[in-house]
Amino acid sequence: MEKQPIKPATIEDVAKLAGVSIATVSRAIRNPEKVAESTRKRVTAAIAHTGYTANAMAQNLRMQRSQMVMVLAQSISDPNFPGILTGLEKVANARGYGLLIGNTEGDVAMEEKYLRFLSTGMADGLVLMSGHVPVAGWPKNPKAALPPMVAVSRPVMHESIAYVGVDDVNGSKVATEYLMSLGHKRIVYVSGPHGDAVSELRYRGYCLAFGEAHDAGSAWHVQGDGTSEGGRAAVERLFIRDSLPTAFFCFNDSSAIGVIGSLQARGYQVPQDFSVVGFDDIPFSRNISPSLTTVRQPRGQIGELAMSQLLDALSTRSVAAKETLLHGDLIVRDSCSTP
Amino acid sequence: MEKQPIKPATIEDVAKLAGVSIATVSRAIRNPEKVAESTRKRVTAAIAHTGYTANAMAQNLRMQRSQMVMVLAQSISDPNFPGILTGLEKVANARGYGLLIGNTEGDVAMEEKYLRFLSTGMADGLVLMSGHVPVAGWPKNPKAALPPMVAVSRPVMHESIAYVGVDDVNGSKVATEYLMSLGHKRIVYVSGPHGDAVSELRYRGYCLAFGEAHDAGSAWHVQGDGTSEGGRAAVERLFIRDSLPTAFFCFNDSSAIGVIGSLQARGYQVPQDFSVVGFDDIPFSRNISPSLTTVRQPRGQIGELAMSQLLDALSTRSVAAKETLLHGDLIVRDSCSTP
DNA sequence: CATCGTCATGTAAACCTTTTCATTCAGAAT
DNA sequence: ATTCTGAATGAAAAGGTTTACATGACGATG
Repeated sequence: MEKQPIKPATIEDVAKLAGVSIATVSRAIRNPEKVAESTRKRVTAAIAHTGYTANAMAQNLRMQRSQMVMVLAQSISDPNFPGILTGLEKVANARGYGLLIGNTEGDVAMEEKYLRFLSTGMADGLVLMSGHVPVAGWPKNPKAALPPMVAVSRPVMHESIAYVGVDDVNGSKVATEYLMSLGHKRIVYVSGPHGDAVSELRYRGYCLAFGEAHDAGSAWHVQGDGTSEGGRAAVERLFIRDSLPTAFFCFNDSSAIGVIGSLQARGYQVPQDFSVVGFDDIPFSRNISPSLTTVRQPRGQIGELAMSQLLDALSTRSVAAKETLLHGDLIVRDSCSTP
Repeated sequence: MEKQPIKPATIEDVAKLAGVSIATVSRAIRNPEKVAESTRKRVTAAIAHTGYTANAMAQNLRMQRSQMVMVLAQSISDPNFPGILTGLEKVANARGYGLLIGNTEGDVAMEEKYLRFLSTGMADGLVLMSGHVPVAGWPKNPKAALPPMVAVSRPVMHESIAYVGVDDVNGSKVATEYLMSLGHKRIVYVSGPHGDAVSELRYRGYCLAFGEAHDAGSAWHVQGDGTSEGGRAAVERLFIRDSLPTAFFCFNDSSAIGVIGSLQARGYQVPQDFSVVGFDDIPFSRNISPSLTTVRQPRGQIGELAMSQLLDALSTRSVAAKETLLHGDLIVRDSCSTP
C-alpha cells in the first residue's frame, strides 16, 4: 500500500525517487530520445511506482493552451446534434483534446457568457453549430479575440471560418428529381423558418431540379418552420387553396413527419395519395409509418471532418478556411410512389 | 485602437496601469470589500481599459480545481441523452462550471482513456450516464482516486455515489395499472437487454401492478433488447406461440415503436387490435402514429438535480450519496384502448 | 596535451494567479 | 506622548510544469 492517495504525486516526487532532476523527468516523458537509456528506465519505474500523472493545469498554463475545444450549439435537442457530436468527440478524443459543450438556446446573454468563458483561455478552438459567430458586430468590432473556428451543420458566412456540412443544394436537387422521376409534376417545397440560410439552399436545389432559376416558373413553396407543427400547419394552409400538389419536398424530416401526420389525419394515405420526401434522415425517419424517404446527412463524417480541420488549424496555426460539402445520399423508403 | 490583440493583458498590466500591486488587483476582483473605494475604482477602470480577463489556467492551477465536470455517457445517440444533458448544462453553466463530455460507447479502452484524463485533474466531478464506474474492480482496487460522482439515468450500485433518476418501479406500475383499468388481462412485458438493471426495475413495477411478487403468476415477459428491432423480434417470437396478449408494456419507447411497427406490418391495428405502452417519452413518441402512450422521464429535471447535487458536494466537500427518484407522469396518447 | 564537440543532465526562469504574512499609517485609547 | 487597533496595501511564496541555457564529462581530433 502506498501511503497517500491524499495528494497526487508530482513530477518532483518522481525526480526524487529516480534520483534525477525534474527536467530529466519531463524530458523522459516528452522526448525520451533525449535521455540516456539507463536513466529513462529509472524514471519510468519511478513513474509507475508513484502513479504519477502530469497535472494538466500546470502543463496548460506553461504551454499556453488548454487542449480543449468548445462546441457551441443552439440546441442540444436538435436531432442532428448527437450524430455530429459523436463525430466531433471521436476525433477530438483520439487527438488528445477534450470537448466542452455550450448550449446557447439562441440566447444572446448565454452567448456572451460563453464568450467570456472562451476569453479566459479555457478553449483553444471553437466549433459553431449555431450558424453565426456569437459576438455582435464581429469581425468589425471584435470585443474579444476569438480562437480558430469551424462552422458545422449550418454555414457561417465569413472568410476566416471554415465550414463543413452536407451539400444541401445537390441533395435537394436529387431528392426533387427523384419525385419527378416517379412522375410528379406538382411538387411543393415546405420551407424552414423564414430567412433560414439552410432552407434557402435546399429551396435552391429544389428549383434547380426544375432546371430553373430561383423562384421562376412552376417552383412552388409554402412556409413551414422546421418543426413537425410547422409541417402540419403548412398542409392546413395548402388545403384552403383550390390546387393541391401531388408531392411534398420538405425542408427537413421533422417538417415531413408533420406533413404526413396531417395528411393522415385528413384521411389520406401516404404514399398512395401524396408522396413526401424529407431531409436529414434523423434516426426516427425509418421508424415512422410509412418510413420516410429522405436525404441522409452524414453526421458522423461531418463531425469528424470538422474536428480534423479545426485541430489541424490549431497545430499549424494556419487558418484553412475552406468550405467542405459532403454528399448526402438519397435514402429511398416507403413515403413515395407514382402520383 | 489598442496596440496588441497579440497578447492578452495579465493582472500585472492592470496593476501597473492602476498603480497598485497585483495583490490588490486580485483582491479588488475577488473581495471588493477588502479594498478602498478609491483604489477599487482605479482598478476597475484599468481592467476595462486593458480588457483584462483572468487566465483560467493560472487560476485553476493555483486553486487546485478545474471548474469542469465530466459527463461520461455510453452513447451520445441515446434518445434520453439530449434532454438530460440540457439539464446538466443549464445548472453547470449557471454556477460557473464547464461541461466536458466523453463518449465511451461501452468500450473499456475508452473508459480507461477518460479515466487517465480525469486523473490529470481536468475535472472536479463526474457524471455517470453509463450505469457503472469506469474502472475495473473499483472500489476494491482503485487504480485512480476518483472525484465526486453522481449517477444519472441508470443507477450505479455503490454507497459513495448519488443517483438521480426516474422512479422506474412506480412508473411501470402506474402504466400497467392503466392497461388493466382499460380491461386488459393478458399483458406482456417486452424487456430490455438481458440483465439490464433498469429493465429489471421496470419489470418489477409491472409485476407489482398484478399485486404479485416478482415472477409469480400471470406476469409474463418476452425478451427484447431496448431497440425497435428488439421490439420487432419480440413480437415475431410471440406469434409463434398459440397464446397472444391483448396489450404490450415495453421496456422503453424504442421497443414500443418496434412492436407497433411489427404489428402493423402483420396487418393489425393499434390500438384496435392491440394496446401498446412504452417508457421514456422520447421526443418522437408523440409523432408516430398512433402516438404512443408512455411514461415520461423528466429528463431536464433529472439533469438539473443531478448537477446541483454534484456541485453541492463539490463545494461542501461532503459526499451526499442518496438516491433521488423523480416521478414519471403517465402520458396518455392514442396507442391504447379497451381490448 | 590542448581543444573541441557531443551528449546527458541540472539550474532556473517563465507561465499567471491567489493568499499568507508583513508593513505602513491613521486614528483612538491610555 | 505612547501604545494599541484596524484598515489598506505590498512582497513573496506556492501551485506543477516545460524549456532555454549552463555545466560537466568524455572521447576524438589536432
